[in-house]
Amino acid sequence: MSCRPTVLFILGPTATGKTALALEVARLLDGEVISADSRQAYRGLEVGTAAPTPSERAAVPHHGVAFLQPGERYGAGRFARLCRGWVSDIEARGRVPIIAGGTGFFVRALMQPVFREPDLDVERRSSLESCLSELPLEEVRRWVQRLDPALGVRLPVVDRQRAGRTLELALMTGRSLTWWQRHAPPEAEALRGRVWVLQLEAQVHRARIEKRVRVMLDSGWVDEVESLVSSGHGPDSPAMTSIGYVHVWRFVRREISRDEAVKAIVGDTWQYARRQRTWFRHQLEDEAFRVQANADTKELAQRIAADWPQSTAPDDISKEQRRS
RNA sequence: GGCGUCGUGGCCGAGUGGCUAGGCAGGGGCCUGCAAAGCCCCCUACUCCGGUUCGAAUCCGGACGACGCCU
Repeated sequence: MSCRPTVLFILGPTATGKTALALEVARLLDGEVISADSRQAYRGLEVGTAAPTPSERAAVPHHGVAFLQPGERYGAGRFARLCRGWVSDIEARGRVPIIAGGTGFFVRALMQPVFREPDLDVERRSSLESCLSELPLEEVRRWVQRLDPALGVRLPVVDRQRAGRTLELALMTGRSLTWWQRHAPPEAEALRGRVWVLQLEAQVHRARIEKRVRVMLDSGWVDEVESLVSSGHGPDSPAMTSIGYVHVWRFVRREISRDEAVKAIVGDTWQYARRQRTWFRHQLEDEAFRVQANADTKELAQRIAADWPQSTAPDDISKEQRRS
């Protein structure tokens, strides 16, 4: 309807302070927070994924946090669909949707939507997946060539995961991935917004990660892992494939020391953070405001809030909007 | 002081006359619904000095260093 941004994005790699910042901005703008994070979505992983705490969630409404059973499938598509719903609900309440998270790919699904994937039979899908995982890579390459020649040319190397997607779609829908990409319309309109990306100098970032890992271990991560394991979550569940969980479990079983666990977790987290740093460096097409994350959170929040178009509107108008 | 063993890239670690092992860490990058995932690229080293050889990280001698044992 208007050209003002509809949502506020607060993005950036892990441990740059998105959660705290989003919370603060939400307070200032009377907003609600949507988490664009593939792991904070799971119930029972709150400590190890540094999800907003219950008291933070009580202070400001949050969406997309701790609402999935560990074991459920969560992907960019599902996130995007849910997220659009949350956004329109929040707007209907006259409040500001603040999307905060580090899963860049999820955010892209919002900003550059893709064709709507047809419903694929879950059983067939998983049997196809296990079948593919046994195939030699050369064989996989040959299948890709045959079922989606155009893609075969586009992909410099065939990796199992992407090839799997290609073959899955081709075999189950009768159309190649390339066909879907070229001919099927995007499933939704692109979500526009003001984009803020938090950045941190590498050394500072690393130190922050290390500190946070220790804090998480002191704040109940061990209990969290124990209860996940005791409720039957194996090493393959999304719960246990999240960064750090396996190391914490090894620490619990006294296979490694606490220091070794910290070291391993910090290492894994850093690997992840590096990929995110690269992603946010190049993959965001919209013009994004890049800010140093080591500034004071309140100040930063004020700056972000002040930039929000709505906040420049006279007070009585925004109040009126809220009432109607 | 004597004898022995050993000295390989930031770390670990194979090689034993010609053919850039590999792993980890580090860095750069890719990304069209598995993304805390998956994948690609870079980092071309042999303690030093002589010698043998067409050619030495690899063989010989010496120096230095480390470790071990002996005195």
